[in-house]
Amino acid sequence: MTELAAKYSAQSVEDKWYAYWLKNKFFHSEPNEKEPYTIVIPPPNVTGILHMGHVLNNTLNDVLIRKARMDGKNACWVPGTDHASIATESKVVAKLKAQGISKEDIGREEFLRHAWEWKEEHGGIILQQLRRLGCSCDWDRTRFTMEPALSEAVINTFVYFYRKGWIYKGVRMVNWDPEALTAVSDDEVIHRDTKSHFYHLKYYISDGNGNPTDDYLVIATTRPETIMADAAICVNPKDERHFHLHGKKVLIPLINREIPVIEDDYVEMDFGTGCLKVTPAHDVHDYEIGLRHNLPVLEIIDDHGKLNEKAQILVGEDRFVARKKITKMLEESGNLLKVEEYISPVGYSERTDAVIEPKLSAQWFLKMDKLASMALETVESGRTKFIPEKYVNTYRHWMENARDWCISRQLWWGQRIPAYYLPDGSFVVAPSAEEALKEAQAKNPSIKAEDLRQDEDVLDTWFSSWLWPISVFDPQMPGHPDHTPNKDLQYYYPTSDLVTGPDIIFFWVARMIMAGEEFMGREPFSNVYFTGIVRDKIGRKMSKTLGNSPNPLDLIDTYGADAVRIGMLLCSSAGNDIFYDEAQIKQGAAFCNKIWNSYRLVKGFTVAEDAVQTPAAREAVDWFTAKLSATVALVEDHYSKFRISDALMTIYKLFWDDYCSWYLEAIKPAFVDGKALPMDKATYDATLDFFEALLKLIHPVMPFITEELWQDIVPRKDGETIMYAPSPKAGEFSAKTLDDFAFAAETVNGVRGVRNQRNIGPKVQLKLQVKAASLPFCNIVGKIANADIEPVPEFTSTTGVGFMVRTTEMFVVLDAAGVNVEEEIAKAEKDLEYQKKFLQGVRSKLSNERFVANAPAAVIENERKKEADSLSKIESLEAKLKQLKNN
RNA sequence: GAGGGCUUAGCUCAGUUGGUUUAGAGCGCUUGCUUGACAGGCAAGAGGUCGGCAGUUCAAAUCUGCCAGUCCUCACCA
Repeated sequence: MTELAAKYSAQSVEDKWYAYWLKNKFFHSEPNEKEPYTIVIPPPNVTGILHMGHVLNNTLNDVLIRKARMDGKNACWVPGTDHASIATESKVVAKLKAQGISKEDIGREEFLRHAWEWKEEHGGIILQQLRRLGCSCDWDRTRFTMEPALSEAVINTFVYFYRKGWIYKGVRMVNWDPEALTAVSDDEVIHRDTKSHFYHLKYYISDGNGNPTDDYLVIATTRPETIMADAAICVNPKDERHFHLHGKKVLIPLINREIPVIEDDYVEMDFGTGCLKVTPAHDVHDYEIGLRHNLPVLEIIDDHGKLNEKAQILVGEDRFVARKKITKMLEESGNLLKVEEYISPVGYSERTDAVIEPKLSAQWFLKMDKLASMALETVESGRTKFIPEKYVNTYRHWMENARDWCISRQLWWGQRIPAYYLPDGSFVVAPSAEEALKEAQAKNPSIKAEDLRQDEDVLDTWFSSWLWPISVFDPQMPGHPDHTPNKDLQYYYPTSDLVTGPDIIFFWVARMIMAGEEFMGREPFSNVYFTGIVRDKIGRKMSKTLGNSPNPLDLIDTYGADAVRIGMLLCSSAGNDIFYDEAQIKQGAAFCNKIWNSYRLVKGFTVAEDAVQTPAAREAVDWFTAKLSATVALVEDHYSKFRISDALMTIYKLFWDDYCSWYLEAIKPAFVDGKALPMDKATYDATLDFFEALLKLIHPVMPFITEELWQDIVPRKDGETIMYAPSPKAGEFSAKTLDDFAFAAETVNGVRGVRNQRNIGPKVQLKLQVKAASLPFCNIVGKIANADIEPVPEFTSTTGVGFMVRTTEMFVVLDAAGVNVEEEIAKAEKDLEYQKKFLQGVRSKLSNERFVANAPAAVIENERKKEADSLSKIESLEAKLKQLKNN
């Protein structure tokens, strides 16, 4: 780099260094004698594309991994993707549909061939995009949840839990998505208040022979199309209004089927009419009532949400069409008493937005009780820490109320359940068809391979991703707790930190903890850092439909990856939602430019062997040495507590304010005859050392620009990188040095204030009298404030502007013309008034006996110092006023 | 309905077991600077009775209770 442009342009720099890092395999990790630092990526959907949430999450991951690397640890970040069965399958189905193909037509094998094709074509784009962001993943370790080895792990896990007796097949009410034709978990159902109607229907009481009497009861329902499936009418046993109904039978309207009136506490007396129609096949609660009362279950809605022949009427109609039609029929038959407008919560499928149909279905379940209590202990004991801690509450609530996990999905894209049915309807569970056959033959020796039929369903995607921290290292481990972990697993497990969103605490985090405890006997990670959700400026979730989500790659093109990274992180504290604003990225870009230009300045310095270090430069080097140490210590503290944005802001200010605005200004050589004087070598070397330390500090967040400049400070050999440069360490430093400098800086600010107030340009040299024996860092003050510093016992001039730094009086000497006495008096009076009030406050505290008796000595001491300082200020203000008024 | 979180400057947030906090930062805003690295810059400045009320304490942004607003999770009332 010979010429440096006045503006930093990221494009030319980023691709170059990423290629260099890859070429040198800097991201790759193998077990060695060093301490491991491990992160497994939250695997994005294989068909996903990068959005702002990924940017936030992966930048955080990369910051942690790069920091660990520079701290001397063996850092390993394992990347990969998730097969995401529902999301991927629905994309493939949509693609085939566009070609006029339905998945049922082509069958399982053919469909899967299309799906794999799609995966090869579109899959893993997101991993390429992560490279643009600068993520230092160990790409040689890239995994996919449905690659053969990991699928095998999933199957083994299933067999393991089945043999343990924790997996069972059960008929359960599931949330059926009639569009995706699959059961979805409770967690994938979104309840939304929806406008509907409350239909009040008359059910005539039967005379006992299936004929209606004149007497009737009224039920209120939102789903009149399900009356044909009614199994009973239920009333509260305490409800006096319905005592006369006990033991009676009523007739279902239109079809006149007789059903009993039963009594159950479940029915609220003051809701609706107090009479509930019980439809066990199509409502969760009704199903449970049905179980209690041994009611028959009659399913009248098919998988597509259409009425079947058991409904007797409206057969083949869609449930919503049927609702309209039956309303009319009920009206005509005189059974419809009234219709009310009604808003009720309705469940929608997260994927297809179809209204969920409660449906009885044979599903596979994994018992949660033991796993959940184990996983709760992991977090409550602190073996895994949550950041922020508040999510422990959420976690506990879930773990204590965990229901058995429905692990089967009616999909094809995923690991197929290894259950094989015999012709007699019984089944065996085995890791392969061959073993299944053996087991089946043990039951019945005449069974042949072609007699066995494998379960059609696949496993929930989370049933593979919960193994992720184990299976990425050793896929043989899950399902085989007796297996000796391979070298990788032994070395990298448990992983160090996990960065993810709080929305998947239960889906993923909790289940990984369960699997970790079950198969490894310990937690899968030490810390879980929860990010917030990235929202737009006005707080809306980012979504495709709203179009409020910027494309991260466009942002990277415009501002550079470093700018995007630091822009996202500066405003994101753990667990809080991020309100994204492009202004933050611009701030990041401005910071890149600032770093770039500070380097241009430093690079432009010339050095002369015989040049002598100026006193200001000497002071500046001493001060910045201390400042750097103090800041490194602070940054380390922030990192250790996962206060990432605080750590970054601290470095940001160190670079911009302390290094650029103070340090560089203090050492900048003077100009003589339009040329900068050369600098002494000691200052120059120190300046470069500081710059390098700053680059290293900020490198984890801004990897590209720091590599670019680090490579230029001195010529580096091929294979050298800032990535492995050791993090700056905090040395000893004197707090007094820092405090003295702060005092000096306040002095400079005071002079600047006078300049501003009086409109005196920075090039006008001023004279500053200081009522003290000496002024710390007076050469820096003199240089930056452009003033002659004169320590004096008493001010010698009567014209000028005074100010105070803490308790020291200072005076900028001006000629009379530059001074507005009235203004000075007004200002002094205002200060005086404030000080007197302040003193009063302090004194009332000190005169409070109970305060003096109870407060710790240090606090009292501090109050006394405040009192003394205030008194001294009042004294000098009064003197000043007197003098001003006398003139 | 049950549980939990949040509420501090115009915006986004710190404030680390109550006491150097006379409440801070970044951005934004106002004013002045074409200062030999940077106008993506430099300097100065304005902005808050810490959501409200009550309590505990010598001392409350910080602890407790109630209220209001807001968000999330779980369950969903036929």
